[in-house]
Amino acid sequence: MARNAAETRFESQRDKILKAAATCFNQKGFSGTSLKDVSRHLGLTDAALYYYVKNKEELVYQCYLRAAELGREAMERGVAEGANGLEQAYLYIRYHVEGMVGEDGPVAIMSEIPSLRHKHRNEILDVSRRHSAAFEDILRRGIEDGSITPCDVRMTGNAIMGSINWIPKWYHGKASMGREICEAFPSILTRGLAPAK
Amino acid sequence: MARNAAETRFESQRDKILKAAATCFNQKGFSGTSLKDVSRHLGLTDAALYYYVKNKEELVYQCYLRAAELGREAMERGVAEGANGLEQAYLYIRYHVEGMVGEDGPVAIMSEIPSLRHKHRNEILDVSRRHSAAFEDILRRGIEDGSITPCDVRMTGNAIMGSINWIPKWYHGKASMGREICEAFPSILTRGLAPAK
DNA sequence: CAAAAATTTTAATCTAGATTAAAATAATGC
DNA sequence: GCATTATTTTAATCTAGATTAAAATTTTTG
Repeated sequence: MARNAAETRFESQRDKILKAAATCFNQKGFSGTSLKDVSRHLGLTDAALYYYVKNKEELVYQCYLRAAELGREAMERGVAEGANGLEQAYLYIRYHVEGMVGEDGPVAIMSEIPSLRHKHRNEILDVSRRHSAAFEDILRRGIEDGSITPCDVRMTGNAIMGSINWIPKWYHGKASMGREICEAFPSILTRGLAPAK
Repeated sequence: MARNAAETRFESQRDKILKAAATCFNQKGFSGTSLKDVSRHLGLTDAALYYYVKNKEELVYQCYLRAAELGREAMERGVAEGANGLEQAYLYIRYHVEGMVGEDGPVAIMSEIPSLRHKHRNEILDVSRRHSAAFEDILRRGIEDGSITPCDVRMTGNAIMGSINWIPKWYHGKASMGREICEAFPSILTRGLAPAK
């Protein structure tokens, strides 16, 4: 049976589609990109996409899930490997950014959640909130263990997430800049967290 | 002649329209918001908007111009009033954020520049680049005068701008949170700039 | 290689939403 | 209050783009 091989092929093609879609969505938004835009990236016809996703909304939804998963994994690794709050924050940011500009990217900016269907919207909002909450937990942990200076965790979280979320708006795949981002962002975003000596 | 009174009324209505449009665009993107969405915010019909702008593209363009102007003014004031680079950065951020969450807001996120017509796109890109460049100048000035620790100015600028640009995505007009943002953001975003003592 | 399954395309349909012109209503100056 | 100008609505038109079904093509398997 071709089941296994077919699935591999299917999955790989689907993944390419999600990446192409993410690229388009980041550039022109959900409603602004036509399925033709996405399919053109792959040398396909717009109708072909329907073999992989039920409809356009499903396509964004999948993109957002993919993006969320990348963030979640980065967070998990950061928390597991960091010895204190500050280190966890640093590592999370580093892993997340590396994922975004590396092989797994581009990742869709979750900027049009309101365009999702009720059910999907709630699901993504939920994942999104959990992600923010997890980062705020890191900050609180850091404040407690003394590695992070006391601050408004909600606002600090929003500020850092905003920086990260915005990256795909100005980074367009140039490898050298990708390296620069990975190099600079983790320290830029955490330098302000450490207590003044 | 009613010219003057009429202009006042016209301008004021037009301004309301731009704010309503900004709200909608920030939520669902350029193509995702219909003119009906915008007009509904004002108790008008979609057709009425055409009395104020030539077409939908013109509407976003005006929103973006308005947003750019707010940022430009904040930058100008910050540079004029700050005694050194760090202070200028702090003040710019403060003024910009205050503008965004205050009376002059909401301000449109310039997230769909590619949807603009050639001419408008270039114009907005230009303004946008100048804004970034001006902020990088502040950073360089600060590094030179010793108020800011040496850093990758391009990336640091991107990080800080990203934070600011993302605000309208999660801030939805709640006054108390507006105050919290003004309170927290300027210091959060500049704390990492000062040299370690 | 031939049959079956997987993938893609062609060719329609269908709809939301932008745009416009003409008519209706409201505001203003005299 | 009347005439003029400003503003808004009603009622069409027009188009891009999502979606679908059927046909064509490619890939896989035995």
